[in-house]
Parts: sequence; C-alpha cells; structure tokens
Amino acid sequence: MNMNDRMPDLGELEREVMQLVWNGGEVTAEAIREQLERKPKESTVRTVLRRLEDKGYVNHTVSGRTFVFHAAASRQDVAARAVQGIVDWFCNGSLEDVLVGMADARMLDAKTLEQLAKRIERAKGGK
Amino acid sequence: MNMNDRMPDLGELEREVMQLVWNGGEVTAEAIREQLERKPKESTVRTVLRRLEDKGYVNHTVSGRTFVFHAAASRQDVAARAVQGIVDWFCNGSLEDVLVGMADARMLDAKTLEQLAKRIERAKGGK
DNA sequence: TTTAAATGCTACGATGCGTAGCGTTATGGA
DNA sequence: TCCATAACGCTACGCATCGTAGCATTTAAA
Repeated sequence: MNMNDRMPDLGELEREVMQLVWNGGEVTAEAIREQLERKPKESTVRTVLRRLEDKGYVNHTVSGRTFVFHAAASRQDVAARAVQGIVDWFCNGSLEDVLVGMADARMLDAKTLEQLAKRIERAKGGK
Repeated sequence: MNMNDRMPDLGELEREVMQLVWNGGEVTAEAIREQLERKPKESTVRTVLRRLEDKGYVNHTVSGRTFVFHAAASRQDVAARAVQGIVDWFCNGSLEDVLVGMADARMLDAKTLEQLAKRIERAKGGK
C-alpha cells in the first residue's frame, strides 16, 4: 500500500554503487571506490554497501578476509518493480495507461510496442 | 543526470494529496483535508499544497479569498516521466529492456502489448 | 607476536517531509 | 464603519534518510 515498498529507495550514491555492482558482477568495496568519481573514503563505500545489503539490493560472500558483493536482484528486476510501483500509485495499477501516456509524450510508439510484443512472444515460445 | 530530476520526489502524504487533486479537478485545501483519512490540521494541508506548488505539481487560482488548486501536469504525464526516469537510471534509457523485464516477471504479456499497440495506432490515426 | 589490511560500530550534519502553531490579512455581516 | 472570523504566510520542530567518515576491533601474514 505504500509506494516505498516497491520504489527503489536509493540515494544518489547508493544508485551509483548499484550500477557498479551490476556492471562488475563481483566487486569489492575497494574496487567500487576506485570507480567512483568523487573518491569517497573507503569506510563511506562500506557503509553504503552495508545499507544496500540491509535493503536487500546486494549480497556478499567472503573471499579470504575480503567481502565480495553481488547484486541480489537484476537491474531489470529492480527497474520492473519500480515501474510497477509507479503504475500502482499514479495510475491505479494500469500499466496500459502509463504506456499510453508515454506514447502520447512521444517516448514510445506503436511500432516499438509491436516489435516488443513479437520479441516477447518469441522469447516465450523459445522457452 | 540525476534520477531525482525526473522521479516524483513526493512523500506519502504529498502523493495522497496529488491523487485527490487529480481526482477532484479543482479543489480547495479544506476539500482535500476532508477527504484525508488522517485528518491533519488545515495548516498541514496548506503546507503540503504549497510544497507541491513549489515542486511544480500544482497551480492555484484565487476564488474570492480561497485558493483553488489544479494539477499542473496530468497523472499520466507524471507517471510517464517517472517511468522514463527509472528507465534512464537503471537501464541506460532502454524502455524495451524494462518492458521485457516486466514481461519476464509476468507483469505484462505479449497480448496486452499488441492490443496496446493497436490502440495507440488507432488513437494516432483518429487524431 | 607484531602489523597492516579489512571489517564493525557509531555518529554527525544536511535535507526532506509530516506536522502544526501563530501572526496577518481581508471579507462579509452588524 | 468596524469587528469577527475565515483564509493565508511564515516559521519551526522532530524524525528518517543519506553522504560522510572516524575509531575500535579482528585476523591473516610475516
């Protein structure tokens, strides 16, 4: 019933870190730190990672004495849930309404939708 | 570049109020207050409305000495922008990726997409 | 055992949001 | 005309989140 149950409740840095986790597959706090433009202290990165783990976005395994982080959910999955959350909140659960809105705003056209439908059909059939 | 530029940065109560504004078309602070389950003080409602106006979600006109609020953007428009924001941030701008993800998660099926495409085609043709 | 790398814990300041009080203004009735 | 009261403007407080980081603790390796 609360949008925040589904919306990604991530701050700016938290999202940046998630991108790196998704891109890297398996990453250490130090590896992430190196890729961040703002070069935060390592303890900052670890705090963010810990919070992401609390929120269920990442897992970690231990290699030697180093934590290796993995995404707990795929990027698409998180995005899909986020979209669903928006749809629920703003359009009474009608994804169609939202897509129509996006089509109106020229963010999406009928041709793309059709191709997409075919692609999904194929994917389903192939599976 | 920042997700928050497009994501609806609304709190729980703010979103509830927006729903009422969208539903009501033209509403006063008092009318909104009456419809809220938690019955906040009127000044609370006005503060929320003022913040929504600051954020560009609502406008107001003056009728007598009473403010009448209107949605500045349609519900669908806000939802569409929100979805676009998510897509940009999580999937490098590929709405297709997100929709495929939603299809995988059984939130959306190919049939719905096709019907939707036809509907959009018709809407475009009729216009 | 000593040391340095890696983690655990705690905290602080800024910001956002729900909440509301209080002062100000202006409109309608006496 | 004057006052009561409805409606608004402004300010603030408390809590949660997030970026940030320091300091203590642990443990693998020399």
